[in-house]
Amino acid sequence: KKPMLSKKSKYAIKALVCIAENYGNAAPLKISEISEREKIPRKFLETIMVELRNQGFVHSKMGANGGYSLAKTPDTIVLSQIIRLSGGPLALLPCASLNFYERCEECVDEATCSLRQVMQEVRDVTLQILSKTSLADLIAREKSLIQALGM
Amino acid sequence: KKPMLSKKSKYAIKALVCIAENYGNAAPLKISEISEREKIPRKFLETIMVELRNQGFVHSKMGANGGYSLAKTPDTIVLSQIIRLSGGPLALLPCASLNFYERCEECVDEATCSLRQVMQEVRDVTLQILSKTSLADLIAREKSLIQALGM
DNA sequence: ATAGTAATCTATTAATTTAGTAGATTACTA
DNA sequence: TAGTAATCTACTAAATTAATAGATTACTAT
Repeated sequence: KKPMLSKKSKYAIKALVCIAENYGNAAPLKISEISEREKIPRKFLETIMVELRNQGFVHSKMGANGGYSLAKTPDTIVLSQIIRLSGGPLALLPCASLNFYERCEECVDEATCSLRQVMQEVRDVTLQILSKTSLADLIAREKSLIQALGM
Repeated sequence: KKPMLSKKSKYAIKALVCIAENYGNAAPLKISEISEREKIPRKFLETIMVELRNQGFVHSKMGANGGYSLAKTPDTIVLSQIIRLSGGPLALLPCASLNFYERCEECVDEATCSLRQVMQEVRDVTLQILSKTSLADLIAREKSLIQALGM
């Protein structure tokens, strides 16, 4: 049905992986290039890229031979960062979120809410995985998957 | 901002905990009782309860002295079940979901998608926690939290 | 300098999902 | 048989997400 990660977050990750793959190249990567490769709606991607730039993930260059390039090394950009900054909380409930915390209006006493406790555990393990996985990791894994399948 | 777990799922869990706390009592629990205790909008809760009944979580009884009672023992109803049946996928992406699987239209080759692999790992650890936590566990934890805080 | 290219800005719109409501009806108990 | 409590059918509202349109600005190569 409805995924827990928005398309925006997913597109942001995919776009950044693309740009990370281009890391080291002199020429930056164009939006049109990314849009085609990842089948992301062009105009939508534009708005996402602007945000990624404002958040310091990428540098942009206008005009001919312009495009986007990674602002940091691929091993320093991790999934939890991208997801959070593209608007998604990782916790299942706001009351269990570190960065998007919000009190449950109806909760009588948050400190003794066992559901919250469980959701915090879930958040912790989720965060552990997503904050240790960098763009570089994703690219490396992709390669090893291709190898493993003999392609 | 927007929690990953819908209010519906959250309300369903809270309502079931209420009913589980009443487990063993002869008299079933009324919707009005649950609605007040957990501050869940009455009419909304009604629709949720009907689903929970259809899914076999609770038994209902109409008329005076009617209400809801748990259909199974509190230790056999786990969070992952409740969340799934109240419509929520647990995976961050549909392509990483066991019960709500959906292929990414844009993905060239799912088998070599490293993002999917990571999301599957997240799903696994999430599921591990949520499928070992039962209503009985939630109630027990609540008690021990209250004790620990000296209330 | 200027034509073409590519990002940017401002503003809207469309689609989907989630949350919640209204009112009549049926089943049960005292 | 009156009162209670769940049920059914059918909406409506609000919020979020996804996406689009069109004009503008910055840069490069010729």
